[in-house]
Amino acid sequence: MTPAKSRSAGSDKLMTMASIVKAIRGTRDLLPPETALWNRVESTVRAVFARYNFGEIRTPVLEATELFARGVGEETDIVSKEMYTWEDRARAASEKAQSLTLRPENTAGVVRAYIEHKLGDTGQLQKLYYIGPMFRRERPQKGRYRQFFQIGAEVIGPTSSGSESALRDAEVLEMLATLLDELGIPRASAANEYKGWKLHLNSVGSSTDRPRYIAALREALAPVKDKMCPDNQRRAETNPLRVLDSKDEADQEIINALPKIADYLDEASMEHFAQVKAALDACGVPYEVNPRLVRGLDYYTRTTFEFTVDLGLGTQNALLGGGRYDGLSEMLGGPKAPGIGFAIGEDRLILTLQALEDSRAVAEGEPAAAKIDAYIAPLSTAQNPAALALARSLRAAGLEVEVGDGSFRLKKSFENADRIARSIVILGEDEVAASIATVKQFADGAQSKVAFAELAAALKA
RNA sequence: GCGGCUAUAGUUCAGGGGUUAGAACGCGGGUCUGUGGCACCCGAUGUCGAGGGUUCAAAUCCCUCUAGCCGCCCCA
Repeated sequence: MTPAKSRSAGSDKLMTMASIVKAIRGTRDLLPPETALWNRVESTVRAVFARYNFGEIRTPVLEATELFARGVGEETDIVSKEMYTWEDRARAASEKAQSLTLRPENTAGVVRAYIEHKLGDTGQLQKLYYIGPMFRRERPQKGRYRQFFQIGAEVIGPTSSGSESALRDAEVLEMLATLLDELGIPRASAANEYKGWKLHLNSVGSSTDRPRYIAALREALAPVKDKMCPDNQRRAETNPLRVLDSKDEADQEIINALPKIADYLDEASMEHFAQVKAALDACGVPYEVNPRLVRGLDYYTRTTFEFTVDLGLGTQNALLGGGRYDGLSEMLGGPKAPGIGFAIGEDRLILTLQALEDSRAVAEGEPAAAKIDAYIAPLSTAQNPAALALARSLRAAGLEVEVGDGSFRLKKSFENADRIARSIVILGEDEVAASIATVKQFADGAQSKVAFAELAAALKA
């Protein structure tokens, strides 16, 4: 430490030290131990998805801007004001300047890959999942970041592969219910004051139903829209569907009197929706039909859904959302390839699990953190090499091991060890000479001498 | 993009114009030289978010910026 701690010493430091570089707004570092939870979530996801025969797809984070303009929709908020987009200048005469975008979602990217690799020509139904970062330039708040992670899956293929079947919609929804169950998120019920997940389901109709409905909605809104709040007046013009999920109290009466999408579904769409519900009933997946559930992306047709949860997310209570997109492939210049998919907000899923863990900790007291198998404490630096070598052999045997340092006082080694490990392995001059370690178990305080050769087995017990 | 609240030690937070900025936990040392957890004692914590202004004097009051949180918008 510098002896002088005066103000001038501080400003000297100021002059020589560059200002620190910080993570940019809306992005964040994930650190241990939190990352352990992320890994747990991701391995549960991979295990569950694998049981449903999904395979992983990894697409670039960077795509042509046009992909989202055509796929997600030029007029959506995501595309019109939230994308990170820039011109990639041409570097050679032969190269064309191109507008690039950091992906704000990944369904368009997956469908682009489906088309580009002619996956439809296999004739097989494609079941693909992804886990990765997405980017949207929004005002950050709890559960909403500029770089955020989505876990998503898509079922897509030619009609002959069964991609249009209601069975697929139900399978995807049932898989999501299973995933949330396995992650330990309760289902909303009276018993837990509806603090759990809830599936909201709707059908927005086919690509011909939807325009008919929107026209009817516009017509119904025209005479009444002046009585609504400014936001809804604007929506009535730009995107009448959005009026439906307005929370404005005063407007609810008007909204409830608007035409219902269900009355504008053609027979095929109605039958499809009925089949989805029947299959969910057969699987015991609870849902609530919400005729006012509309989604913000242009590509959705027929089945749309959202899972909400009343835990730890504040106002961002949508945990995941998705739906069917029977015309997306064609919008992107591909063959007819109906599909259905979803995206889970992984950050929100983590927040939910943390909130759940917190309330459990309050109810049941802090659970003991998982401890590693052993902490090796060399008594002086002379034993450091032997300590590291011993750790190597224990780790090779599959044990989780931390090594202290010979410069630590034994008291400190004990404190460190007790905090993180089930046993401490003491290595002094005598132990190294005889290849026999002194082992103490913290659970019962039992201490014994164990030959190095038997140590791994003894520590496992 | 709009509005509100907040920013002090590694962490959680007190202090709201006046010597040298505090507590708890954590960290380092000691009582205790190869046996910890408890207790007691000592110690270091820090550009008081950044920049500017008011004042004899600013962590404290004012302005701007940045970031976080809460709402709106929107979505995952």
